[in-house]
Amino acid sequence: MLEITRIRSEKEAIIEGLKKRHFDAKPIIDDILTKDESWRSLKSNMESILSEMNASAKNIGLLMKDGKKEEAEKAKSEVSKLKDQEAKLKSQVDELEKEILQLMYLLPNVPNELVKAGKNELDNETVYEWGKTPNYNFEAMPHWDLAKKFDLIDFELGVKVTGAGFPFYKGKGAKLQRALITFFLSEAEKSGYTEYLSPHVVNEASGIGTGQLPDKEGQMYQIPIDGLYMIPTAEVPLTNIYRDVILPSEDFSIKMTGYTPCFRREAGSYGKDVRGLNRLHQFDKVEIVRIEHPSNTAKALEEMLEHVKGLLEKLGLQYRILRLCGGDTGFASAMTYDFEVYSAAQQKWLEVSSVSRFDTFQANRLKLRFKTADKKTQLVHTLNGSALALPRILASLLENHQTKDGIIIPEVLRPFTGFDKID
RNA sequence: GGAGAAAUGGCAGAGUGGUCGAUUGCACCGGUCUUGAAAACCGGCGUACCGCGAGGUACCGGGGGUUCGAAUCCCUCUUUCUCCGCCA
Repeated sequence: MLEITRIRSEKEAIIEGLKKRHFDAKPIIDDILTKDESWRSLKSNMESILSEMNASAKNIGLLMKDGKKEEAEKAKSEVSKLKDQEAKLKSQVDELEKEILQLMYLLPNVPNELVKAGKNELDNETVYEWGKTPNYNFEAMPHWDLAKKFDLIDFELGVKVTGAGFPFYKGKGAKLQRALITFFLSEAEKSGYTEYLSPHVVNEASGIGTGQLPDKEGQMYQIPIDGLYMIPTAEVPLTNIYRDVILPSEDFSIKMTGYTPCFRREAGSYGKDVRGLNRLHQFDKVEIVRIEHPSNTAKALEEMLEHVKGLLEKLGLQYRILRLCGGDTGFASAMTYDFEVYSAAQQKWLEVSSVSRFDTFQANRLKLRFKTADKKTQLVHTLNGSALALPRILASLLENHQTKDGIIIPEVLRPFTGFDKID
């Protein structure tokens, strides 16, 4: 959520910035500012009445003490009138507050200056490429065929037990999955991230804190009887650790990592894009989250990109990095880099990581702040990224490292898998 | 699941209807003293919103209520602790 003070003072810049998303913010912002103005004047009215009431109450107390009962009774009846006025004003103020908040929720984050204007994924910029496409001298199989051939993943069993998009991993498939998780966590630890094993369901306040709620609840699996939500990413529990926190000094840099399953309802996707592991309702992911001083955000983002690059290179997977255009950048993000791995067998790029800086957008909702040197409170910056999402990594690993007689496990994973080949 | 107790500022801990946004101690920050440090002493020390400012308003786990007035009384929810039951 953008800060109301910023909307007041940088109205034009925000409208301009949001044009890069093809988002017309002007009517919303105008509406907000009009409501904000009447909110302020009503509120100031209300508060002066409250002030009067407080003074009278105090006075009545003194009169009672002095035994001046009649005067006290008279004062009481006068206060009652104020009370009615106050109640009327309060309901108006509350109503306006609610309306303003609803409008604020509609405004996405303002894109960073590096972000290009654009409508959709076609306008994304490729900023980095690494690796070569494998040259198969045989008919390369897509991962769903490989998974079947080597009995690594059972999609039908998932359908039987749960539903589509909830696969079972079996045997070496399950082990490979577990090895990847451990590998990613140990790499994150080497880069200075503290590991957390978090709850996999969260309450409403947490959903609001990271922006899934109030309007994207349809993307999450819900447990209404307990008011809980299955997490769509570890970002939610990890970032919410710091909800309503004021860090005591400017000197901080919080680096967290965590493995969790991620649950996504993802309604409305069909066809070959969702084939196999390409899109699931439940998948595993290792996430990295950072909470930074605003002056350190650019550097932190750079470090996160380097970290993810390292992972993909160690796994020997050809990849490219895209800087998303305005229209393709997530609602809360100021700038996002997507990592895509090339799947030669499917002949397409698969998104395996998304690294974003949110600046104060999440911190504002989270009320996550720090104390400046001169004792002021200021919002922190948050960042996060996948490092990495498992299914498509598994898919490209199987596809890109397949040979005629089996799948070669990358060197770095062997200590974790305990085998070097699937055949 | 049943019975009881509790929730106050970074922590500890007062406060049961009227200058209480809240006594006090510790912690923390600034100052005096000191060659330096400690001790001692003095001062400061929550958050948010409105206002150019003076200042005002709200917040004592959350929400609601009673009252001229609520940290204090009532209802409700949540959480924690103790006991019983059940259980990995």
